[in-house]
Amino acid sequence: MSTNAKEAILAAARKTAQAHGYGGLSYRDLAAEVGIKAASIYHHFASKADLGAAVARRYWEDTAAELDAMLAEISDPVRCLHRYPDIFRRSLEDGNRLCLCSFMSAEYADLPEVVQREAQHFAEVNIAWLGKVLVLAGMAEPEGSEARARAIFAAVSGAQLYARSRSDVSQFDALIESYRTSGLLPA
Amino acid sequence: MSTNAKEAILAAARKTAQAHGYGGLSYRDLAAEVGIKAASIYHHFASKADLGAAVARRYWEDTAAELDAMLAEISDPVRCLHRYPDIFRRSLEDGNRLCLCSFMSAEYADLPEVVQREAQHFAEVNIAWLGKVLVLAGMAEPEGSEARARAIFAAVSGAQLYARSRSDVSQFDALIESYRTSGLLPA
DNA sequence: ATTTCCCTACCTATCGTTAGGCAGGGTGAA
DNA sequence: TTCACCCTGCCTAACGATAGGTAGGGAAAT
Repeated sequence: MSTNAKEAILAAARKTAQAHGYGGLSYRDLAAEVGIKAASIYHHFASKADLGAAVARRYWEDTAAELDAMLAEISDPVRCLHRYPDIFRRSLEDGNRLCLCSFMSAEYADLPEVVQREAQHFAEVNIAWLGKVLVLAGMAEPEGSEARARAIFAAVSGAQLYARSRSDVSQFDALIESYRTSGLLPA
Repeated sequence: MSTNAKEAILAAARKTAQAHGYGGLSYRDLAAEVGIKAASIYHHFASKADLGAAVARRYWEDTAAELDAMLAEISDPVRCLHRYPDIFRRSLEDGNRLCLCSFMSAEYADLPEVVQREAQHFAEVNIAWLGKVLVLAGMAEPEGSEARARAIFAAVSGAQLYARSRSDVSQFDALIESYRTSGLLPA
């Protein structure tokens, strides 16, 4: 655990934050999970704000890489759009967890600025990717693609939030299906 | 403040919870806002869980009354649907606050059961009303109206969450407009 | 006389954070 | 080769602040 302690902290903090938010992050619990003492975390992160920002940054970095990999693997943009909600679905399957960005959007008023910025960047990454893929799929003109991408991102976030409050992944699936029926997402 | 202390606590707690969540509710802060001492709150609410549940219950009761009043006043169901997002918009205008139910959905894992139930009921009230109005507007068959209502509720919640993370009500307006363009909401 | 409403004073638990130290490895000078 | 020095990574112990909650009493209203 020595050289990987920092990574272990980041991973544990991400999982906790997706279930209990930034406010739910506790140095003592986090340290216990990693196998060190609370004070030792300060060797890797200068403050809770720094830790939170690092977790959020890593979160959107990983998501950006995942989205790019998906587009590279599945060349068909329509199929990419079809698979997009799976990213949110996976969080629900993994212990009924929420998107970190959604949780931090709720906690927004109590977040240090550095954390706010990184959380916002997750949304920007998603919207930029969706906008690009929408144009590739011929489903939007370049001018209107970002607005449409934002709508999809917000709606999928809302679906995840609702499904979490029911502890029921099938509610998420049903909502995504409704989005397709109504025309927000490609059928 | 004597006879109205309970109501004053409920009102203050609601405002705080919409900005900082159930976890952000503090007996000391709440009492200071109302003009009494923290321990005195226990005369009105047996525990924080009880207070949270009472706040959430009052929240959906008020919303249910507001929705019914809207439908009674504006007989046209299509215009009702058009005005529905305004309820969420108003929270954002009032100090960038979130729907209590959305905040509690994020906090779901850390909520006492009584609070969970009341928070869920808010969604049920909204979905039932939307389903009814969708049928009245001829926009859905009775069988599929609830699924469509849920989709609208989740999407509008997501739009509010996104707009909050940007502290920008116009982002909410733009998202609602996108929902109309894409067909999720009536144009 | 009893209930209502609020008080002071205090409890225990947990929070992020700090001070200071200890063991081990790497490095440069003698 | 050996010794002094510093960095890394972690530790123990404690800090002040804040959390929800409790015990018991005072004063006013019924």
